[in-house]
This record gives sequence, C-alpha cells and structure tokens, in this order.
Amino acid sequence: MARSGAATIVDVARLAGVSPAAVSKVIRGAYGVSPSMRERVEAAIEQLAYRPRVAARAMRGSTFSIGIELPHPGYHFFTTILQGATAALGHTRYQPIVVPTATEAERDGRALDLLADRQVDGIVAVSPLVSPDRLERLAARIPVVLLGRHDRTASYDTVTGDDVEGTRQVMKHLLGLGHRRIAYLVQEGQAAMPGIRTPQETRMEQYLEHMHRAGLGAAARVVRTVDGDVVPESAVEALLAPERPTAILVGRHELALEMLQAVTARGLDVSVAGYDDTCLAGHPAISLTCVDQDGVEMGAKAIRLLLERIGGRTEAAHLTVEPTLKARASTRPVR
Amino acid sequence: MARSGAATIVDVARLAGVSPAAVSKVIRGAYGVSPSMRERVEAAIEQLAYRPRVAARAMRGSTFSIGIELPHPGYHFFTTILQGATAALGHTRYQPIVVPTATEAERDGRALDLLADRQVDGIVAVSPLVSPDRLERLAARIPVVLLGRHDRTASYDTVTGDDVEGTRQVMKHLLGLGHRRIAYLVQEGQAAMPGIRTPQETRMEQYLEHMHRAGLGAAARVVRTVDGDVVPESAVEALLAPERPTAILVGRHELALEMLQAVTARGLDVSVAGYDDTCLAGHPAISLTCVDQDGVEMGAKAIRLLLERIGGRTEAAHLTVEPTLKARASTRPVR
DNA sequence: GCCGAGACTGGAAGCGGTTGCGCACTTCCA
DNA sequence: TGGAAGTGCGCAACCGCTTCCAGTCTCGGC
Repeated sequence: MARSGAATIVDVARLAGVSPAAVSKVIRGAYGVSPSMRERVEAAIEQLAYRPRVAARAMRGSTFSIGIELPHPGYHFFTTILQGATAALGHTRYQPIVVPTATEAERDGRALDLLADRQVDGIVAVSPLVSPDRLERLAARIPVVLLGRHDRTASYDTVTGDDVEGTRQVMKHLLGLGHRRIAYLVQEGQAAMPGIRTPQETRMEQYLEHMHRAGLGAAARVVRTVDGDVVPESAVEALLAPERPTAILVGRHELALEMLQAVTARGLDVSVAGYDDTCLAGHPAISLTCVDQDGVEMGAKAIRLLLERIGGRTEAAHLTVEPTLKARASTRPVR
Repeated sequence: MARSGAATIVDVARLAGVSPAAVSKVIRGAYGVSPSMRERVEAAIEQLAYRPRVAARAMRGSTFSIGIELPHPGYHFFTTILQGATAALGHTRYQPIVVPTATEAERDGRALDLLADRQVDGIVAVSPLVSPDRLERLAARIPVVLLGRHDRTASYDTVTGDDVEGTRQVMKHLLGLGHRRIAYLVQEGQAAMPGIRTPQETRMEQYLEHMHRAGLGAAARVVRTVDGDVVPESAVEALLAPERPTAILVGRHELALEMLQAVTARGLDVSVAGYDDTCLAGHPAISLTCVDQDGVEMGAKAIRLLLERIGGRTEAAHLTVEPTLKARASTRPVR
C-alpha cells in the first residue's frame, strides 16, 4: 500500500500474482488476457477496493473525461444543456467534469485552458464569446464542440439552435397578432463581438430583417441593456415611455421575465416574448410566450458529436436543433 | 516539444538555460530562486505558452483543484451554493471542478469517488444521502465539507442552514396568521434515511414539534410525494380534498412553486410557504412566502472551511447559516 | 586567509499508470 | 517433424512534474 493508504496497481498485481501490466490490461478491457487471469485480477481489485488514479492514466493514456464549460450555472437553459450532456454520457466510460465560468474575466476562454490542462478527452463549450482563432488552436489538440455558435469552421463541431427559424416563428406570431411597433431588447456585449456571431446577435439581425420585410423598418427599435441579470431602470424607461412599442421581443429568457414583470407592474398592455423556455415561463401566473430550444437535445447531440470525434471522425459536423414557439398569455392581439 | 505539440517543463528549462527543477520552483513560487532566474524562466514560459499539466503535478504534488459535488444542477438553490463557492475560490490558486450527479444511482456517493480518483485537494459535497461511514472513510484521505447535513462528526466539516430556526420562523408566521390546520409536504426518500438527518427531515420534525406545542398535534398532517420535480396529482388531491388544510408548508422550493400553482389553479384560499428563495418566488405574479437560506454564503463558508483544512486545521468545524423569512402574498390570514 | 552559514541550482529518483516489444508456449498445417 | 502463426504474459521504458539532497558559490566574521 502506498502512503496515501489507497491501493495502487502494483498492490493489485502482487495480490493477484500477476504483473502490473496485466492488471492494466484487465481494467482497460484490453486485448490479451485469459479468463482465469481476468478473474483473479478482478477479485484482487474488489478485495483492495482499488481505483485507478485519473492522473496516472493521463500521463500516457486517456483520462476518460469530458470537460464541459458552463457559463453562469444559474441560467436555466444552460443547466438544461448540462442535463442532456450528462445523461448522454451516462452509459459510456467517459465522465463529465464541469468548469463553471463564474466571473466575467473567465469568459474569454480561460476555462477552456483549464480543461485542456486537465487533459480531458473532449470539450463541450457553451461560451459564445471566445474568439474563433483561440478555439481553432484548442481544437487542433482536443476535440471540441461549441454550442450556439453560428460560425462554421472545419476544426470544431457545433450544435446550434435554429435562431433564424425561431425568430421567424415569433415574429410571425407577433405580426399576426397585429403588432407593428415591436422593439428588441438585447444584452450588451452579446451583439457586437468582432468575428463572432452570437445567438442573440443572429436573432437581432433576423428581427431587423423581418421588420424590414414587413415594411416596418422605421418602427424597428433595438434597446441594449448591460451584461447582467437585471434590466436596468433606464432600459425599462426607454422601452416603456410614451410612444412605447406594443410588443417587446427579448433575446434572453431571464431578461424577458424581468421585462414582463416591469410591464405587469405598470399595468401596461405590452406583449412580451422571450427566448428559451422554463417551467416558470409556463406557470399560469407568468405565462410568458417564448421560443423553446430543446437544451437537453442540444447537450445530448454535443456529446454524440464529441464521441464521434474521439472515435476518429475528422471532418467537421454542424447540427441544428429546431425550436418551437410556445405561445402563451404574455402576447395578445394588439388593441 | 512533446508529440502533443504542447511545451513541457523540459522545453521551458532548455529555453531558459536552467534545470527543470528550477522551472518547477518558479511556477510554484517556491523558495530558493534568484530574481534573474525567475525572470528568464518567466520569459521562456511566456514565449512557449507553457501550461503545467494537472495530471503530472498530481503524481507527486497537489492538483490545486477543489471538487464540488452537485446534485441536480437544475435546482436553483444548489447553483446558488456553487456561485458562492466559485466566487470564494476566485482569488486562490485553487480551481473548482464540478461533478454533477445526474442520475439517482449516483447519489450514493459514487460522484465523490470520482472526485477522489482525480486527487482533488478537497471536496465540497451537497449530497445529503451518502452514508456517514462512507464519508468518514473519504474524509480520512481528503478534506471534506458537507452542506446541509445535521450529523456532526469529527472527521468532516459541515455548513448547515439553521432548519430549526427557519421552521420556527415560518411556523410562527403561519400560526400568527391564525392557521390551525397546517399540513407538511415532503419529498419521499428525503425523510427516512437511516442514520442521516436531512434538512427536509429536520424541518418536518420541527413542524411536528411546533404543531404539538401549539396544541395542534391532532391537526398535523404529513403528505409525502415521490422523489422528483413534480407533485403528483394524488398528493395534490390528498392535500386539497375537502377538509383541506388552510396552509401548506413545503420542504423544497420547486415543490412549493408547484403546490402554489395547484392551489391557484383551483381558486382555493390555501396559504403556501416553502423553503429557499429565488428571484421567481419574489416575482409579483407568484409571490411565494419562503424561508430564505443564503446559498452564496453557504458556498463561500464551505470553501473557507476547506481551505482551512487544507491549511492544516484538524479539529472539525460546524457552521450554521441563519435563514430569514420572506413573507409574501402566498400566505394570508385565515378567513 | 579560512571557515561556516546561507543562498542558489541541478541531478536523479520517484509518483502510478500505459505501452511497445520480446519471450515462452500452443496450435496448426504441410 | 519442422516451422509459421497465434496467444498470453511480463519487462522496462516512458509520460511530465515535484522533491530530496548534494553540490557550488558568495560573503561576512574572526
């Protein structure tokens, strides 16, 4: 036994009367072990409660772990992706490890480096704000799947909600209800990253496009809010002052809930629609219309792509997940 | 350069014209390096974009990582703890890694083993359902802090919400509003683990205690629901049938929201109070009365205890976080 | 001028696994 | 019966970093 008290592969080998190399083969299910040896080794492993150390394996072999980079664990949509991913990993030999990017400073991809330092076998990243060339460099060494990126590259795979279609649906819905003065609320910092097309940016562009096509280009109005959880009073005022829109489309779920609250609190008849669904959007007391992206599906697809890459696929894959509009009480016909 | 393309400590040493041992000392900030050597080494590190591999460090030294075991990332309260923990880790040299326990099967502590296999320097676990002796064994090897455990042991630290005080406050609130027929809704599987005192169990006991003391022992009524996110129709029926209580206390936030929804949908005048606060509980359209536990504070305290342990403390510490009652519209005076 | 203390620095031995390769032993076919 | 092919297993060399320890160099005090 080593000093730490835990058994090593040598202890197992000694007890089973075989070489450490043989034990290694057994635990990896590698070729070239007789049933009798396997049996003895497995008994020894059991008896010593042996567990291979990930670090030692990583020195030469594989860590059998998938790194998931998750910004802002408090956002419901992101945890949905996480659920899908961990579920998809369930019956494989790979383990998920999550690195939360808590601070703003880490959003630049530092968290991805941390995962690379851990020599994970693949990375699922939800970071929309990392520069493409940084990702290129990373993907050259480790399989990487990006979620929600609209840039297509050969070096990493992507899984993206169809923001064009989602925006089309919700705009059609609002226009169909008779709305003409429709505003768009977007999170600052999400709409203007050079070289990166974030989902919120795409949605905003599509919003403008649809307004234009409906002959409402002059009525289009984009309000930006700071990067954070709350809609500042100034943005609310900007939107709800007289000459206000009759409907507001919001780029991110949490902000939509806030906006809806602000509208309700003022007793105004302004429709609000958002992106991403949660159980609370469906709560009768809230009933927020939104474009539902299937996060579980997205997480699962990301893992599938990653495992394919690890399995040897070299050409890039780009998957799209179709959103569905959940029309609820927060959007009403214009009076 | 190694085959993987990334620089190793030897590459840095060669470029800087020093020994690998010297580089190691520089990156660890260890004693015994001259300013001039440090300078050269740092330049070489910069030039090669060198990053030490966690696995190799783990072989002899420390991984500088803290493992956080997080059940059910979708529950808001848990992610709050995570936020507090990662924030507290912010300016240390330690990195958080999160292992989500997605499936029911993993709740028995398997996730803790996975963290141990990674040789993390410490573990924060939110798992209420792991047996104490399993934790003892783990804590003998690695510093462990448990959240929300009411069992006090010498081998691991705990951070716990004061469930006695929290229940006292909400019961006083309900009794003060004139409620007499108060029921308690608890998640099955949380209230009857041998040898483990879960928060929900403690709250239930306190509820019964307060009912008794108020001379309402006969009116006390505990309804159990299955272990999951939804309150099954049967439990709702059991609670809301004629002869129903005038107030319902719920052991977990998500269930309280559901229960409130069921009550509202039926147009009944039944007060509902829950545990844990979220921004949505405070949403005017929902306005759920609840006992607010400061998850950020709990996460931060857990990290502080862990760092103390890593720093050498040997005697156990048990911290309590005081909850505060957020009285809202979901609890009203009994008619 | 010598010596001991103190400040740096590097050599080499691990840490616990994996892997390439060779050896011994069987089996198969001519 | 001989040799080729195949199977099962172990030796030893890593993987990249840390740590122990010994060696060198400097410097001040006697």
